[in-house]
Amino acid sequence: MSDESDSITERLAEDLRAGLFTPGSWLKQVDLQDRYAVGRAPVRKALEALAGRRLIRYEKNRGYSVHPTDNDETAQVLAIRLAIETGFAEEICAGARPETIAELRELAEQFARIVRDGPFERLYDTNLAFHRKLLLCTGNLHMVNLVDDLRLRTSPAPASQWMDRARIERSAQEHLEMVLAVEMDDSLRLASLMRQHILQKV
Amino acid sequence: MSDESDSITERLAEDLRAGLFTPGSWLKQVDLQDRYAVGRAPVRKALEALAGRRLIRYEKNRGYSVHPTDNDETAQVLAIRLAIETGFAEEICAGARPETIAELRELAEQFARIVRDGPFERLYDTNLAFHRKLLLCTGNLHMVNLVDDLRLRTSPAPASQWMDRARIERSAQEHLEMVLAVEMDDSLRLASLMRQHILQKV
DNA sequence: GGTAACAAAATTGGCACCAATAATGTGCCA
DNA sequence: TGGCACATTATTGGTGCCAATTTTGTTACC
Repeated sequence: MSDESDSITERLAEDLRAGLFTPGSWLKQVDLQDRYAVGRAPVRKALEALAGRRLIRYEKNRGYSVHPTDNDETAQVLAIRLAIETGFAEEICAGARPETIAELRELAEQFARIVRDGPFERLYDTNLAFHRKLLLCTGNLHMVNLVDDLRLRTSPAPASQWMDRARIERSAQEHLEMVLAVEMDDSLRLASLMRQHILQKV
Repeated sequence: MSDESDSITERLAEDLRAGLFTPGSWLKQVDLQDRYAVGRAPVRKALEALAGRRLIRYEKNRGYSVHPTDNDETAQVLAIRLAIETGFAEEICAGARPETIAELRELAEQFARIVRDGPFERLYDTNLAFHRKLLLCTGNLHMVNLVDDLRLRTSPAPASQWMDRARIERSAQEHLEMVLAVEMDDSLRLASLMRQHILQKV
């Protein structure tokens, strides 16, 4: 039997992101071992790993809990993302090769297509893929992984963000403009676009 | 008996920072349970937490290992720190109250004193305290904690950084200049100082 | 001597149980 | 009824043991 704790960690993180757990509630180990059909040891390992990544909270002798939807906290994490992503705008432009730009444009257009005719459950994934590839232009994989974690900390309830159709369409438009900025090597414009793109979700 | 796994995590992290483990080596659970005089479960918990924070590496069925001294990796993590810290320069200046500036100056002077007449083992701590307080002016505790972790990822061998006396003295000087920049609300100068302060350690 | 196959040891992963702590319920009394 | 002490339950923390996997050592063979 292969190591199951890692897959459990991923599944739990994904369920956290999807907002399947009510904010502030306790992640009881027996519930999780029941839900994912594993033993308690893998559950504990997954919880500790996610706590280390600050995706969940931990209190001694009380357990692990889902972050409550704290506007102040999400604003702070968003500020971190803002500093990192805009701070790397220059490196993105410097490291973007033509074929990467083409792939970015394809992802941006794919996102726009999904905004038009669905399937809407793919919106989050393609959006994530676009931003990952954009940041990957820097070649800094550690930064990309870190931003991924920060994103998981800011969007515990994606529904509220993606509900508004006008915002989604504006996001799609901004994606395309970002590609243009990268193509023209205009890092200041890219940073500006990223800024408003990140902050619009508050 | 109170929960010992947390203290173990801290102790292990501190020993990691101090460079007590040779880079690339395996952190065998029996060795650690022997070293810290605890059971294997707390050790496992600490390892998993540190792996979640990316302070150590994990491989399935092989265990946890110390990061090898990879110049490329440390450069990437340093780039992240640079983006974050300089990105918050404005908020630092905006959020610094007079008494906080006084405390910052005191810490900077304390650092300079230690540079002159020791005890040199306190250099790292006071340097850390200065930078923590500086970043804390933003009120963004999540950012401060994150930068702390990033710092742990960049300086696995502090000796090599602090050996050079000329550099240490320049650091002390830069600390004082940073306080001045904050006092004058000159966020651009502060960002510039932070930039060279961080990059000088490469 | 070098290499491959095999055996032995070392190491991690997981499970079942018990201890310690926190949460909950219950009865008593004013 | 409301609150407090106490017992009960629920939940987490830790230990010992065993299984699975990897690593190391050994022997046979060329």
